[in-house]
Amino acid sequence: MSVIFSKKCEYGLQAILYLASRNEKEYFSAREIARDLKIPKEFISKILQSLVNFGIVGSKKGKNGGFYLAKNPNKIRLIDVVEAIDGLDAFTTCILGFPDCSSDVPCPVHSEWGKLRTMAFDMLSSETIDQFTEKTLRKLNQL
Amino acid sequence: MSVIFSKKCEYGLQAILYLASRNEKEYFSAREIARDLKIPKEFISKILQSLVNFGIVGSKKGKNGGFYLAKNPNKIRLIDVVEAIDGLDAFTTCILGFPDCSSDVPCPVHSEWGKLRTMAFDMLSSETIDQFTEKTLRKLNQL
DNA sequence: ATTAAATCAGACAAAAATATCTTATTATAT
DNA sequence: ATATAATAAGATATTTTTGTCTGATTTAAT
Ligand code: SF4
Ligand code: SF4
Repeated sequence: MSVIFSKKCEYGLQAILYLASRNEKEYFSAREIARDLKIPKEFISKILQSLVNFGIVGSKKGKNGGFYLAKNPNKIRLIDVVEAIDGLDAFTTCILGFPDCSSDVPCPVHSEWGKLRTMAFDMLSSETIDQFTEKTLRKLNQL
Repeated sequence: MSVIFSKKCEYGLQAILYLASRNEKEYFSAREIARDLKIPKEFISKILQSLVNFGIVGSKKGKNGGFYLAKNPNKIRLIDVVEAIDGLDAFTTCILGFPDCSSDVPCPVHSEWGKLRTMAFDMLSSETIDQFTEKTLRKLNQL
């Protein structure tokens, strides 16, 4: 099976978009995030904790506590979440799995693939998560 | 870790490109393919066997036997190997892991991502493996 | 003060992907 | 004929990813 992002990363992105779009209150608990996104509570909990360590998400313990975005949504890019969870290897290593990826010793598909990969990186780097609120809310309603 | 293709698929693509570029004899054994590509022999052996079942590769048993391309290299596309090993799910399911991917209920990054994904699919579909022989040989020399 | 509800940390479990082993079968070279 | 070297098939093992559980700590409401 081909994958772009790990499940952890997918869920992390979903949760970040969730927090950015549902800004009607301050803290969202792992329980309600899990319920709304229909993903395992303990798992998203762990993922959010790691995003707290990366400074993207903040948290408040205790009753009525929960998670919130640690930065202004227009300062959080999709690539920041990807980097925190999956790292950026997918953008630097060879798509064909050859070692020592570089333009000097390119893999056979170098010239074609390189462009696409750069475009993907640029897309994830330019889009900030505040731009997705409307579409995220629509998707949430439909889950 | 982000991944585009599974290890199986990467190795499968490498092996196919290997067979297409090294056409000086008829059969290449799993042993020498594994040696040259520096990947586990038993693993590439299994992968090649599955490609035999998909009709992309042919095989000959017994002493001096081995594997060969079952079709003309200019009829084998990269996407054929990907489809055989990983399937095409990566090109139809949501990059953010939301269920029910479609233009009707798009995921938040739909419009940006869709274009890239289509370009990737088109690239893998248009390139046939005979176009990579020179670059593959160069890469092999450098492993 | 007590209770309830939350994050946090770390151990644990299950599933999937990756890799290896074992045996059988086939074909060639000698 | 026999030995050798190859694919084939299926079981097994290892590693990574995904998911769960337990207990500790924190905070707020009652
Ligand atoms: S196309 Fe070039 S840069 Fe991209 S993976 Fe292959 S060698 Fe690396
Ligand atoms: S961008 Fe659209 S087509 Fe692509 S994964 Fe998201 S919903 Fe599906």
